[in-house]
Amino acid sequence: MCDEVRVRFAPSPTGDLHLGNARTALFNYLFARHHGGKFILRIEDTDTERSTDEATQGILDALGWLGLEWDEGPFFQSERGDLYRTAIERLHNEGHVYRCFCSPEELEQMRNAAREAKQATYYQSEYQELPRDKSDALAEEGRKFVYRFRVPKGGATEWDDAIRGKVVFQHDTLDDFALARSDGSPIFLLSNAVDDADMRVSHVIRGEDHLTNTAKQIMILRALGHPVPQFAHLPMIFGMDNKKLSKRHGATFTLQFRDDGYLAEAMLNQLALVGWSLDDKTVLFSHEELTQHFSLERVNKAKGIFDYERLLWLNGHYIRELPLEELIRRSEPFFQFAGIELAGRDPEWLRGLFGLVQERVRTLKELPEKLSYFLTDALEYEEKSVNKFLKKEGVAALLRKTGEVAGAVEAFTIEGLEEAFRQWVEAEAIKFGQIAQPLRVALTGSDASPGIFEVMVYLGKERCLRRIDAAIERFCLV
RNA sequence: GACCCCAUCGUCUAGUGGCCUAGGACAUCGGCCUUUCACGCCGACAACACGGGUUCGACUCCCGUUGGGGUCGCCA
Repeated sequence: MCDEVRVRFAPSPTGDLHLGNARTALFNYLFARHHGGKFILRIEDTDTERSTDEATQGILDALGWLGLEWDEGPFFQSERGDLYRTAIERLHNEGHVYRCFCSPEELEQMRNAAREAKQATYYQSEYQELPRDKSDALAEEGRKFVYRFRVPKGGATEWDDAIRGKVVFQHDTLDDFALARSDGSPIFLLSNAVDDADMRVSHVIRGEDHLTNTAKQIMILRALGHPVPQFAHLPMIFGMDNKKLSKRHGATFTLQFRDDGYLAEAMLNQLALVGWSLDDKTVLFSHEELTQHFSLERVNKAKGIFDYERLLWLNGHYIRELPLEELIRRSEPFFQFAGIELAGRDPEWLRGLFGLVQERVRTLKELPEKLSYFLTDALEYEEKSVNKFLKKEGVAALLRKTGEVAGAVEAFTIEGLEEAFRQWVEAEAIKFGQIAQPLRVALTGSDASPGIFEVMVYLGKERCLRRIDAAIERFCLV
């Protein structure tokens, strides 16, 4: 037995990667990296009814986006049937498992009766003590059956959870559970435990919803004579209303965040902070810092809520940190979606443009709208801004003069424009704000934009003058 | 209903018996900066669920209550 850290992420491919699962994957990954161990990816597709290839691909894509590279796998349980069949046979031969010939209806009845009688367990049948030869005979008759694990009478199963401490389940509160379906295919409880043993998993880090499964899986592992891994149960993630995370709260699928303009850096940082923290003040963590500092000891026990507001703030932070080239590269798909082509533009000019709005956006998705008036001449005027700054007495004259001043500037640079406008403002004793806002609306269509001189420079003299004239003609009172 | 888990500002959290008149961050609200919007900076608001113990001393330990959550499938 070696001390190598081996962890696995074992999603079932029945849908997109949920935030909670993404966090589980992240913690497993970080734990492996921190300890120089192995991160294994295992696809639990034993439920052929619900598993799909698209879901598997989606999970792989999501992990790829987050940069959670696995060292082994992906392994598919659907291809490992022999392993589970062998395990079942052994358990059956050794008496840990028996055939249960109950019909779904009978089981349902037992459950209802137990609930009514306020019993902890419901399963009780003649098959529990049916001699093997009788059981074999029934099977040969073709009677449908499932294999059930015989939970020992009396006693308890306990383990020392890395996050929760000692957890104990009394055996008389547990029902004999099914390990294989009537078609012979293995059920999660079995395949999961068998694979963990086969893959020599040292630490099982998973969601708290698996707590009761753990007692059962430890029993399986012991019956099979396998070592029991260290278990660590992560707290759940909820939405702001303390309910299970659902569409109502916003995006809940990992890839949705990518498509909404979030950076993997921000997502990783945010996910790490739900249930884990380093100290009393650090909130910003790079991928490297996360692997450097992560430890199970600092994982929280209490449920967490996914704070979309903080994710937004983190995303803005990481966008501001991005080199301009990188920012342009990553936002390209969003421009394409908006019907704006970036290819072929002057790189220098483009960098300047992005520099103008880098600290004004919180998602990549906002970039096209914030930059559209530079990249297209089909200007969209905000009605509110137009009414407030253009449809006013005297604005026409002011804008006309603005056009003259701007048009007379030889060096169309920030400094040149600043100087020209300063002189005008001083000569006429007016406030610059009176000029700036109407001009801003005329040039950008909005009353919020980067510095007005920057806007003018990146627009160029020609377009500035044209837009000023267009605004006067279209909106200003005569 | 049975079993299991959990409980510090609105949210994420620090806190492992005295360092706590409970710290940080997001959000919110003020202010500064300023040609608008952001960014940045400064400040304010705001929490130990409740009740018993243990102790010279409890946010920290124990018990109970309440509240929340999870599981109880031939799903994972």
